[in-house]
Amino acid sequence: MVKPASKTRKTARAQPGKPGALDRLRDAGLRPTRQRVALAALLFDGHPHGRHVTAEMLFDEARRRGARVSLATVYNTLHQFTEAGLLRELVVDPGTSHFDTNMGDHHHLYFEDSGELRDVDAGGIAIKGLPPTPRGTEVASIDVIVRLRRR
Amino acid sequence: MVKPASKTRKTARAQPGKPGALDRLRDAGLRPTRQRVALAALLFDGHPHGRHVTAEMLFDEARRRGARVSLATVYNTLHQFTEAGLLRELVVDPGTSHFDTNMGDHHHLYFEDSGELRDVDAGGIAIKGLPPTPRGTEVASIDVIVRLRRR
DNA sequence: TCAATAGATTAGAATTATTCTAACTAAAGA
DNA sequence: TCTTTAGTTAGAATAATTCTAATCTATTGA
Repeated sequence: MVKPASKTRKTARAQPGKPGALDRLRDAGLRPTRQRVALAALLFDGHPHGRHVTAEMLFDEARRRGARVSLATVYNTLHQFTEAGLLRELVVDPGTSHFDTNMGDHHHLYFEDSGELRDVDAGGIAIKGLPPTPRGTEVASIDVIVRLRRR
Repeated sequence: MVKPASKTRKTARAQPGKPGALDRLRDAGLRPTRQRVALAALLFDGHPHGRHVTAEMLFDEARRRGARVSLATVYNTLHQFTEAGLLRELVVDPGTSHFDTNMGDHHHLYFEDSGELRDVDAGGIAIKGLPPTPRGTEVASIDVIVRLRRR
């Protein structure tokens, strides 16, 4: 028997070759619950260049698509995904955390007027002259944020 | 008549050659109210290398010294000082803003375990390979945060 | 197959961080 | 001095996030 194509598609299809939301969750050791699958699909499917969201943004988006999730669960899930290495938490803006689906080595442009956040690949960027890492510590990460304003 | 030396000193004395809290406020066009003078003294006097505070930290410190200030006023004042160019707001930690009295060009080391924040002079640091500034915008600032963890 | 158990997950409630605004205060002008 | 105006303060309100009790799900054993 052939599986019929679903009539209505609520989520964008995963990129060919990329794991779908379900596989991502399984690989990360997280139970693929209804809520997580819905959020993972919104975050990862159909966004080949990555995306930046706040908890509130993702919550609104999920609601608009008809997913039944609470805001608290969105927060919990974003943190679980971050711990699992699926997301990176960004702090650019006092008062809200942003989460970035791009896990590659990169930095950020932040447009202060609009709040837009854009990735800059770290490939071409070199930071010279940083002091040696203090004794007993290691570098967890280096964040570079270029803040832009309208001229 | 000669003004007698005060018996009890509640605040550290300003550095010789550096303006005291009162003058700083006047220069910035802010009324030197009781609350502001107390907070400015805590922030600037006796800290030649600058300091990093959160609103809560400064509030507690002010209270311990017997200053009558509300937490809301501490927040208001920190923002007024920031707008006046006396402070710089830092966002390193999701959930709290830090304010830095060092207005020179510098970056930060952030010790994730302890929450300590340390300045790194920008003098010796060069960032190469950043993309050109997008049309219609200018660089407001570049923040570099090196996040360190215990090894 | 089904029930019992343990552990994971969810979301309402609680907490924390911050902002807003009505009341107060100080400065400036008459 | 009195009045007016603008700046300032802090209690109350809001926004962002976390906590935890209740719920759900997977697993195990009968």
